[in-house]
Amino acid sequence: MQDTDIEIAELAKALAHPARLRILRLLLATPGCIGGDIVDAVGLAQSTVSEHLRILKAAGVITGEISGPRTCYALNPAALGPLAEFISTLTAPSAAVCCVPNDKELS
Amino acid sequence: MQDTDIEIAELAKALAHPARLRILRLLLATPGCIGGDIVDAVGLAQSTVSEHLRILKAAGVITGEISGPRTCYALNPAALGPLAEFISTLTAPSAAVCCVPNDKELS
DNA sequence: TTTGCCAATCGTCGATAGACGATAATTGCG
DNA sequence: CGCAATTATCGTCTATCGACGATTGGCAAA
Repeated sequence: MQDTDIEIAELAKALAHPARLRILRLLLATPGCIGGDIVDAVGLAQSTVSEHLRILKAAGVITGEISGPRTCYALNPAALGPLAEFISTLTAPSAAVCCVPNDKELS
Repeated sequence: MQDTDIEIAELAKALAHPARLRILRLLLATPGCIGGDIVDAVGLAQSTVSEHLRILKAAGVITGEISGPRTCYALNPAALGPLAEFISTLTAPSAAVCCVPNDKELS
C-alpha cells in the first residue's frame, strides 16, 4: 500500500508546478506533436523547460520520441490512472465507480 | 488561467507526499473524528505529522476543528475539485463531462 | 491552582527542487 | 565538410521541503 502511495505521490509531484500544468495544457491543445514551441509558451529558459519535460516524462505523463532534429511530445493520460483513482476514492466514497474505466484504456 | 494553474499546483503539492496520502486514507477509513492516533499510524514524529496536517488544512483538503482537548480532523474532498477536473480533461478529452458533477456539490 | 495531556509552533539541519547560463550531441541543409 | 537549429545535459546557486527535538499554548480533571 505504501508502494502505491509512493507512485501516486510521484504523479502528484509531477503535477505540482504551474509550468508543468501549462505544458500539459499545451500538449492537450496541440493536435499533433510539438517541439520547442513549448519554450516560447511558458516563458522560461530552454534548459528549464527541458527539465520540466524530463520530469513529466519520468513520471510517465508524457512520451517523447525523437523525430529528426526535434523531439515529438505527446500526452499519456493513462499514466495518471492511480492518481485519478485515489482522488475518486476521496471525493466519491460511494460512487467511486462512475461510468468510465479511467484507469486502463486510452490509446 | 495561470491563476487556476497555481491553485491546481497547490492541490497537487498537497498530495505529493506518501505520508499525507496515508493520512487522507486514514481519515477516509475513520468514520468520525480522529486525533493523535494519526501520529501512531504514520510512524513519524508528532511535530512532523502536525506539519503535514497543517499543509493539508492549508490546501483545504481537510478541516480541523478543536473539540475539547483534542482536534477533530475530517476530509473535505470538494476542495480537490479543480485538480480532479484538470485530470479529467487530460484523461478523457472527449468525455470530460462524465456523469457526476464532481466540481461542485458534496456536503 | 496545579498538574497532565494533546496539539501547534519554533529553530535547525540536511536533502531536494527550481532556475539559469554554458556546453554538448544530433540532425538537416548548403 | 561546415553551419545552423533544436534538444539534453552539466554545474551552480538559491529557495523550499521534510524531519526532528524542544518549547509553548490550551483545555480538563484533580
